[in-house]
Amino acid sequence: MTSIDDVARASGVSTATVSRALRGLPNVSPATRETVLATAEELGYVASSSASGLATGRTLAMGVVVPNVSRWFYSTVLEGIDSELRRVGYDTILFNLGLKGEDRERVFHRSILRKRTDAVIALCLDFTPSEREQLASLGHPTIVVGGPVTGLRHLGIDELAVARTATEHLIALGHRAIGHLGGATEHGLNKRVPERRRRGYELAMAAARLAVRPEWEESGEFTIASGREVALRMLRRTPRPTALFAASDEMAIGAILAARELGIDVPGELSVIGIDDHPLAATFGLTTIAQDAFGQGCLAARLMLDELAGSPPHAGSGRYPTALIERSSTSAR
Amino acid sequence: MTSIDDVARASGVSTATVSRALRGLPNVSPATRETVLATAEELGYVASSSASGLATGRTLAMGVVVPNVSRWFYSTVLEGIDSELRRVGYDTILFNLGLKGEDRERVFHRSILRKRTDAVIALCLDFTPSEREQLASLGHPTIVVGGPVTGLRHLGIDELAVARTATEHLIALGHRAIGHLGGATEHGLNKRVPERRRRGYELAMAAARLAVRPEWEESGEFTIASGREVALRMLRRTPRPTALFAASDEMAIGAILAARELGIDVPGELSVIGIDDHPLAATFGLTTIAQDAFGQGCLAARLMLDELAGSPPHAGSGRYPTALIERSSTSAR
DNA sequence: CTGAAAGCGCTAACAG
DNA sequence: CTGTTAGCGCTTTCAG
Repeated sequence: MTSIDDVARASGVSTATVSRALRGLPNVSPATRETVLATAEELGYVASSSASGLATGRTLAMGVVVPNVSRWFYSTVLEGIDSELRRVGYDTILFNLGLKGEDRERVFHRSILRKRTDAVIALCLDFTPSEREQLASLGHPTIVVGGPVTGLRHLGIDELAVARTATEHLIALGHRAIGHLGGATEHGLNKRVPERRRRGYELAMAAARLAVRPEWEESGEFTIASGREVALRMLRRTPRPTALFAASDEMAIGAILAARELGIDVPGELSVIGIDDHPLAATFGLTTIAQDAFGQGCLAARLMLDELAGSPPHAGSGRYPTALIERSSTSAR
Repeated sequence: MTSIDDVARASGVSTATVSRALRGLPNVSPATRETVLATAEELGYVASSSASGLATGRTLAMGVVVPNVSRWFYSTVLEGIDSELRRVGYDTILFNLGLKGEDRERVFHRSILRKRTDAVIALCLDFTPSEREQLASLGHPTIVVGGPVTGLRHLGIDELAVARTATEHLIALGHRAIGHLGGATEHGLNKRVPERRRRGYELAMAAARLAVRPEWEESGEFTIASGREVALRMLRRTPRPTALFAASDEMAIGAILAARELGIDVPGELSVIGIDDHPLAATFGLTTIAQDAFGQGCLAARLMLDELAGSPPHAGSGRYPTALIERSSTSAR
């Protein structure tokens, strides 16, 4: 492998100059810089990240902790993060905890702390106190994207408000019998997200003096399959709600599928609203509250990068905007 | 940050001994090892990956190049890779090219070559000659998971055989009017996968002396939305096929949705078969040829790891097994 | 504007 | 079994 010395020798300057020239630092004459750049290119030289990492104390890598990478939200945030990092030459180191969470200890105790990353972004996880502490004591910038986590800075949408807006939309359409398809607590994910969405629903219902019927509240996983299953159960009961607020688009799509199977017309007999604006939402004509997962990833990365660059840490938690998108799954009662 | 010297000093031995003890190397007395382990733990010591990387020439990180992380196949293979790597303390460095491919140059020219990884796994990509060359000249183990790529070792299912099996299954059920929902060439993905699946279909049809009607062959993206759209178009034509082989489960699910919308009974009036065994396949009762993406990821990682450990490179390309799973979307004609 | 030299923290012979 | 001693390849003062 060609090293900085090779480049120095080949271009007739010192390694210090090569280093400066290649990194675009000042105090290098244009001529010299050009020569160095050219020979580096010619020799196919690439700096060793280990060596420069050792010398600078910077790894130029960001750790991203995810519960999994197969759900829309996580994969999309991850793509946002990576695109932002890539742009400035930072690498993304993935720490996939796995839904089962078996790898958690390994991740928290060894790898992240392996001083491999300059900062860490965690997606919507539910940390144990010890994990939280480990993260906090890492000594480098950290942020959680998604649900709020006690003791850690976070960035995300206003879960409560979003759920409320969704429910209020149904109410405004004249619905009074409104059910909720909520998220159950899944291991390793953030409990607070489904909780707050449910709470937002309840608040909106209470504010409109509408009864929340226990048999119209169901919990499942944030997936199409689970949404369908749970909706099937709820929609078979009599009386059934005329509208459904699902805690995620995937669940909402599941509900639409369930309704179709039961011969219930959407939105004629049942209005459905979700949260996310999942790529499939349009296909199903789903009305939803859109959240920009990719953008949230970009922003989180940006924040970490700025902080690493010396900006004072943005205190407190960031709120990311959302938008109601009306499609054909909701209609006036 | 506490360094190896701190641990050495605190436990009253040399740094060399600490290094040996911590890495589980021989030639350390049990007593010494225990002391060192204890003080390291107490001090919260974690070796600097930059330093050890520089000293050993090993980064303990694997590069994974993906076109995106939102499609089932990629995210699942990625999870497989990460789980295998995590187990042995290797890190996953993600290189997301982005569907648009704008980041490609950056990735290929800078980051991967940034000597940050010990090996590279690329998922089903379509490389330019120059990229292929860069990969090959990296000097470290490389493998492609998914479609075959000229000049690079690869691991994946037998695309041709799978497509053939799927088509033959429909033929065996008595279908003669069989359409194909194929994948179009999407930028940055591997062209050869949809091509081979189509070819397998054509071969199976030819072998059964069945006509392949151009109006029963459509191409789209490997997504539910696209599958639905394309199927809608095909199924509206008269005469329409009695069975459909879709190049992926997502397309197949799209076709099922399209059929439902058109009031065409599946499998009564239309049989549908896909490839993948996507998590949603069961929900839609989709008959499919299952491929184990997670397992392919694990295997690819294992191969790279073995090679890094000194095993002679497994020559040639690996074939991963598949299995026909019959559900309720196909029936005899 | 450029070069010399001292590390960054760890590993790997080589002695002992 | 353990310690000493060179580096690994780069960055960064500090001189010049």
